Amino acid sequence: MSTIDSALAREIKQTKPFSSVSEQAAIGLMRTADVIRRGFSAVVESEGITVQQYNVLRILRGAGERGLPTLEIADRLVEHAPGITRMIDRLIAKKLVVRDRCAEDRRVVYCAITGEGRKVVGRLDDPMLHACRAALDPLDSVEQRTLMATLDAIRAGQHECR
Amino acid sequence: MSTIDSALAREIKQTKPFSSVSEQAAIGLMRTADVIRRGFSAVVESEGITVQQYNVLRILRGAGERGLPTLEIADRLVEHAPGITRMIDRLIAKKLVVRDRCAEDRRVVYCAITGEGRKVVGRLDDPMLHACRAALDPLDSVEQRTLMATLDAIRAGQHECR
DNA sequence: CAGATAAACTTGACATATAGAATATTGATA
DNA sequence: TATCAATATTCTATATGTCAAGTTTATCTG
Repeated sequence: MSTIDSALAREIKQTKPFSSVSEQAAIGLMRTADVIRRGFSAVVESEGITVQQYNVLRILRGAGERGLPTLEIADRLVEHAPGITRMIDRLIAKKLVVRDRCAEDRRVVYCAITGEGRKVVGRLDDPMLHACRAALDPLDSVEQRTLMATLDAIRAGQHECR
Repeated sequence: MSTIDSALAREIKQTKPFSSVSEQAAIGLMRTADVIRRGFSAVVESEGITVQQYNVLRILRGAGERGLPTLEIADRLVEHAPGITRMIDRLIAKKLVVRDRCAEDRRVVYCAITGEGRKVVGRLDDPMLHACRAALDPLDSVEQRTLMATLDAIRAGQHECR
């Protein structure tokens, strides 16, 4: 047992031991994600955007020329609608995204990435890829795939419960 | 390859494939952490606190009677000082924590959990444990331990780089 | 011992995040 | 046509994140 809880337990200097393996794993998951997010954050801030904004730009770059309806973006980010609206506002203020009301269904607003937006994401492609690799460098290829499968399984399980 | 990227790729409906396994794993890690955090958030909000506030209360409960210096808490949460000060402010407003200036070194302020704070955390113990178990339910015991070790390895690697 | 320096917070200012409720606006349907 | 549903935005409130500057108290140095 000692090797299992030593790293995490020492890291957060918890006096009481964790009461269960699931608890350790769940907390370790969030802490690890935070560490990685921090690293990504340092990368994208060189272009003056946040990780979430970067994710939106990536999604919009991956979408067609026309872009995507606002709520489609929210869905893909597992984000609530009011939040996405304001995030798009900020990206528009930075001229990285444009809004375009749909002619066929005028309730819908398409959000699309601009040329400048593409440039910003483009400049981040290499650094971000490098950051990903650096973060997962301690794992070999097999371990990385195992990790991915494990994470997929967890998320799939969550969906069922909902 | 198909089984590996199918879940995540479908989930975020990305048109372009991920350019690397590391990228998939890193993004999957953050998304999974978000999902779990959301679950935790739903649990702790029944007591009117956030996940971070819950973490602070847990840390203080695990500490001695006297509590901990403010910056000690910040260290353990990998949080910046100004943030922790204000978070403690909010916990004090809710009467879950008290501050106490140290007599030996009057620069230091000890923060300790109150009886009411203990009650709040206590009421969350079972639900949180249940949430952890539910989140990691898709994994068997061996997989959970493997996951923990993998996460530890990633975090250990990050520390070296810094 | 005086003065400089450092430690441990705290405060202020400002951008962003997050969640809920209410409000258009528009399309679809009975 | 009246009503309901879908799409998005606005409003409100709280919480975080960050940076810079200030406060109080210890410690160190000459």
